[in-house]
Amino acid sequence: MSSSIPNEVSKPAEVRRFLEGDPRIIAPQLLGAVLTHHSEAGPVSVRLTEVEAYMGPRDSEHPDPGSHTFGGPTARNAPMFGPPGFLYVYFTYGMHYCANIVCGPDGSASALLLRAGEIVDGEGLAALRRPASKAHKDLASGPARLASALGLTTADTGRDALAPPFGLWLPATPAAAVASGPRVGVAGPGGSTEYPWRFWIEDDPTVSKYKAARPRTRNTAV
DNA sequence: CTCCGGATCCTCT
DNA sequence: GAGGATCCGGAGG
Repeated sequence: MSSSIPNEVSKPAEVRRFLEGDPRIIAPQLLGAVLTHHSEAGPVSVRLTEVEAYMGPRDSEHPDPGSHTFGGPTARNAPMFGPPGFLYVYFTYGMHYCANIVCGPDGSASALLLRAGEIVDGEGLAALRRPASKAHKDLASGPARLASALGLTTADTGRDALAPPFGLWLPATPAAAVASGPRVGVAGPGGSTEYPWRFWIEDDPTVSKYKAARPRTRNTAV
């Protein structure tokens, strides 16, 4: 359909202030926002339909055992300890990238994982980056799919999502119906109903399917 | 439709 | 060394 129209509330300074909020609180208002990456190959824009909040070790009322920052700062998670509005992109499973937008005050080490969205611009380029995708709704229906469609890699971690070649526009009107539940693929207590910090637009076809964390079948020699 | 295994390598202990 | 905020294709119901 149509993307959100940039307006006063979408100026970078105001978006940054919005992102200073607790990710669990602002997540429902971020749904429907449009994130753009204008790479050398061209622009791709995605309307966010599903996100997950990950809290820092200090700022939440109780620590978040599912967060990459649970064990404190490392080289990888450094962007999460910085100011809001920047990207935290990590590499996982030996082949996939996943992207977060850092949230909360500088140093709070919280973020929103971008789990799914609908491609609203640059669909041709997104489809080239997602050759396995057979339907429009599947182009960014998963965190690694979304990162792939936008062309995001660890080269982009720590970069400002609110400045070129990126851009983030908040929705002119909030999503009509937002649901929440346990986070996907998180092992241990962090994936339990104690942490219902996954948020999605109800009945949106691009939202990914829920999957509990699955113990990995190890292949190592005895 | 659901279930399951394999791919593949960076990161932290 | 071990395992992961995943995806995809194939097998089976």
